[in-house]
Amino acid sequence: MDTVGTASIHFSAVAGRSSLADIARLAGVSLATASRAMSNSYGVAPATRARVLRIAEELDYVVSPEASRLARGAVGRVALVVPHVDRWFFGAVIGGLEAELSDAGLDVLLYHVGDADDRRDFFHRLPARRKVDAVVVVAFEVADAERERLERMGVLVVAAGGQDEVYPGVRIDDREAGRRAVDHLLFLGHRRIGMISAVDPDQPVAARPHGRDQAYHDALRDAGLPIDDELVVTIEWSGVAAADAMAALLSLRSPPTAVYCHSDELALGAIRTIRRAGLRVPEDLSVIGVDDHPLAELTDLTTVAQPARDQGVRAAHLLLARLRGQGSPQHVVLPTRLVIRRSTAPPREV
Amino acid sequence: MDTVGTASIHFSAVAGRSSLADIARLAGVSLATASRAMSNSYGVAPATRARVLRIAEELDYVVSPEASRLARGAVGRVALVVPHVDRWFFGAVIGGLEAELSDAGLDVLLYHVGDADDRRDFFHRLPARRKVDAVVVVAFEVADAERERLERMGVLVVAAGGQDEVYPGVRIDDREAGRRAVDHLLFLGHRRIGMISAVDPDQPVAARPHGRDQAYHDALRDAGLPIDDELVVTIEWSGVAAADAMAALLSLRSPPTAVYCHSDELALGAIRTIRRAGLRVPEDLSVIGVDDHPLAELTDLTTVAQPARDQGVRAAHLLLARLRGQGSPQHVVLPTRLVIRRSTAPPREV
DNA sequence: ATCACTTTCGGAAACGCTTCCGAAAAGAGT
DNA sequence: ACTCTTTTCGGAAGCGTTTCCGAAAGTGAT
Repeated sequence: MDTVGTASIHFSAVAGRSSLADIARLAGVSLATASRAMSNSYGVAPATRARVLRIAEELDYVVSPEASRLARGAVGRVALVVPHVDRWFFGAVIGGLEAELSDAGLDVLLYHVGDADDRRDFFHRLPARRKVDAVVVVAFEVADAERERLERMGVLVVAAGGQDEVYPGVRIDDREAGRRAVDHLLFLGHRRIGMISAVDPDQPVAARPHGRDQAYHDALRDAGLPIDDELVVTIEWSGVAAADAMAALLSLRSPPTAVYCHSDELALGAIRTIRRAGLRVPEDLSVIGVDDHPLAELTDLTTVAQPARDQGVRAAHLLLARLRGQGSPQHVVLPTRLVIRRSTAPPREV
Repeated sequence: MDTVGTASIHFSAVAGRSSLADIARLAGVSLATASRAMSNSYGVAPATRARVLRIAEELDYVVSPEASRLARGAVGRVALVVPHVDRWFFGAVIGGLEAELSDAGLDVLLYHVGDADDRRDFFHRLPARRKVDAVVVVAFEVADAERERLERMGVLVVAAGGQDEVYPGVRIDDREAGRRAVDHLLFLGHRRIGMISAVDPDQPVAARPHGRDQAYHDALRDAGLPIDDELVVTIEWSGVAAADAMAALLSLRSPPTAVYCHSDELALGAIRTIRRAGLRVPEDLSVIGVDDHPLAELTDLTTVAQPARDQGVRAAHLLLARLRGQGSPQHVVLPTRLVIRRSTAPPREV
């Protein structure tokens, strides 16, 4: 092999143009052995393996994933199904997932399902994409029909974020998170607390009462406070909607002295209208969010933090464990934590 | 539900368990014909096609992408290479890309390359993932070695966002964007303008002067103003770093009356320290960002908006066109736009 | 030397599809 | 009725791997 490598590199202008058969031939071994050498499997002499590997390297050879998967029976891909990609929380979860999964050598397919049409489309066409080893639904719930569809495909399903109860997965306790927020307000002495509650219009499954809503009711009840329906306004998940909601709250005969928002984004919207109304946060009105969005730190927003990226990585671990047939916990719920900054304070008139 | 389809459904518990051969047999046609029917190709009688399709539907059959691609020679996947997934801009670009690409029937592979290690890893292993039809690099520049690697693989490369000049792609004119920002400050009457400039430490290619930096110099020069090095502070891309930078700016003997930040996130960080110092925005100090992050609207931040998602969709279009062998523009640069909100105002002492 | 293993390796059969090529069938034109 | 086309379809050869199975060669003990 007189300097084979270099010569052959010129020969194959495009990497990956050669096949295992070429490698085998050049290495003077059979196809079977070449395959074994490439895949690190047992039963090939170290010297032989080295030779094959070297030739492969020189030729810039890489196994064809199609052929490999075809022969082996499909492994190595997982689909991420996400309702949003451009919101911090989802991005962070995806980030965590991607890191672990691709570390494990899996390919990560991304599917964005926004509205109902997307959903139908995804669940209809997923089989056509079959041979994903698993799908992870990030922060959304799958409807029964969809669930059945997944079932039929026989793929592993894992949930990351969100409040899905039926698939194994990792999440936070929304009720606990909400509770921390409202309790903080209560602790400061607030007695008239508003809530800006958000629902995702594209996630029709939200029939089940949201944990962050329940938390509000629980907390007020436990504090022996009446709950005034005027004080809670439900909107779509958007900061500007929250700004409007806040306006409504401010126009009440007896406005709240504090508002609990389902997310930081909402809280920021609320703060905008408060400030525009000439009031000050937290002196005149306290605002608390949930999430600990990176910008919460920059805007001095008090919030209850949830580990976003971590939900992704933990979900990946769980997925990996199950893929390997190892046992793994059914649900892992990650802790939340109150982060006090400068958007909450005791009410004025105490 | 005890009708037609159900019988066969019970038969194949797991969708996708049957092969084209089964379908062909059941439909009483050859494998070849079945294949043609499934792939909508020309040359099969409508009745035959319908029959095949019906059987396939009943059996929940879907073609195996591996086998299909193997036989046909790999098509249908594109890799997205992103330096961040959890920042708004990147998420938005990815969103746009995903939407168009998956509409076009392509699978979208996601690769996060954070630090230098990731990069090396990605470019080293990409060939192992070969048979992506294209890779789109979102908002980052590829080094020469990497470029050569891509070259060798013979895949189409497209850039989305970022300032890459060598690959076809879509972006904004950073210099123009920055110029709009600084000019706005100038227009308001500011003469002492600070800049908080950010670099991404993980993107070592940033040797080339950044457009948003140049804009600052250009604008000041054109306005006949001296440029005072004290007034520009360069940091890593992070809001809290920007907060610190702002602190430095405030402690100057002669602090700026306005600061231009390379991004909204930075601007928010700057605003935090201004407020904590007991100063008011925009009364005491004007702040302007770049991006039009969704939260900029909520925080009343003046900024110059760039279309984020759109860069993704346009890049996808460009990619698609090239994949189809159609000509397409080499570079498309999208417009930016000044969005005046409430973080900028004329300087106090004018 | 012989025997019983253990390693190392090659042949060949899948894996599930696409597609070239040619044959049979069905229309068209005269 | 008889060619000449056009349509529809089947046979079969790949596509590039993996892996089962058995053969050959090497190892150590007897």
